Amino acid sequence: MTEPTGRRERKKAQTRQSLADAALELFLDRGYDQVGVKDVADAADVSVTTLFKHFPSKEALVFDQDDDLEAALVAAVRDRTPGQSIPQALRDHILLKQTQFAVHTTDPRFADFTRMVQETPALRDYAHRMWTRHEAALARAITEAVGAPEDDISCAALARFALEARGLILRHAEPNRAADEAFALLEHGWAASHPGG
Amino acid sequence: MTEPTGRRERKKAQTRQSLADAALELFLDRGYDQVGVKDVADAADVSVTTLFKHFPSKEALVFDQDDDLEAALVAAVRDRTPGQSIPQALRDHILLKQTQFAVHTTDPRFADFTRMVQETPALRDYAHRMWTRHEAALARAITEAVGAPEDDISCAALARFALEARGLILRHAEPNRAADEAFALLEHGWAASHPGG
DNA sequence: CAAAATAAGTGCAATGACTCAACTTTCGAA
DNA sequence: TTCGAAAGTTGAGTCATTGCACTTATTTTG
Repeated sequence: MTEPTGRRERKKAQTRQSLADAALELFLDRGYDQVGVKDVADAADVSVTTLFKHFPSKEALVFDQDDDLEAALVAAVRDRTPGQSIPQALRDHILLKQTQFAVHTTDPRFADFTRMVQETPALRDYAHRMWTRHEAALARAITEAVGAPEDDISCAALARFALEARGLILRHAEPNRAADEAFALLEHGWAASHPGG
Repeated sequence: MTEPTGRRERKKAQTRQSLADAALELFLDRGYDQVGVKDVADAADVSVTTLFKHFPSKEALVFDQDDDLEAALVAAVRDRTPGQSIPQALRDHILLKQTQFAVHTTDPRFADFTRMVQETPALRDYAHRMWTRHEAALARAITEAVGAPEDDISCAALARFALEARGLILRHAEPNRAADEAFALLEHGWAASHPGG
């Protein structure tokens, strides 16, 4: 058990990668709704059943694991530079991660990819679900950072609003400005109820 | 053409109602995912094809038309009592409409209904989509009320956050307190950037 | 009023995402 | 080297949703 790299796991990862690659290729080419799951499976030369052993849904073919996303979010609050407010820390973190959320960041057709996600309802919703999945964890991180009771509502509200702000930022031409204005609202509101934070 | 009440339209409305009733009954009884569209159609004694002529999807069987929802939201901002802030007006409106959003408000099993919606992902998502569908209209109403440019970001942010606050309010035991705290955040943040509003 | 347009409703077949139940192949570990 | 678990396959099946051709009832109109 030195390294978890048996031939088996390598082949599995390879199959998975083939599927993701084939899917991205086809989706960008013909459009998400114009490509069937069977097309993807055929292109990757596996059966449809195998495809669903690797990805839980058609939408999941497009997005990568976000296992570390929650940890990063929590860390952004917990380990923020001293003196920085929680809304500020979240603003920075979201602006930073905004481009890293999608799978194939290295793909040259990244702009096409982003546009496709925003224009395809199924993908847009899925991305939103994946992103807001960690709202509870973020809320808990905030309550801990500020010493509030576990079920404090303003902390839960800040968590939700901060995550929802991402959608506003993504669709505006000037992400930085959008982030500034959206988070300024949260910043001031937060400062009013949490003078010490 | 005195009243728009021909026999045809009456029968149509009746069929629609039968479907909604049968669906609610079955869903509450067995659970949304344990009931097929065919079961609902059979219970209402119509064909599946007919069901989909009346409702665009299985989820839509559970929720009523929300044609006036957008208008009410816009009016809540436009016609708020003088001196009241926009966040306050939205807080009041959301607390008021919170119970009226679902179809069968008069049904005695209303609590069961709400719980079911919150516990069934498909329904939870659909309700959220229906509710946030008018975000753009709300944002426009806010920009107009405050005289900001059409694409003002803080107005768009307030619109989104206010609508998202509903989810927070719904899941807490004390809706009024939850609404107070969540909207206090928006209230202070909004006051900071819009002193005159 | 008769006939022609209109709309509700039906049955059936098909698509597309997803699941399930066997079965085969291929590694990895003892 | 043998044995079991994991990867993969095949094929049938479920479920929501749509399209098509058809019947039936109700309007509308000439």
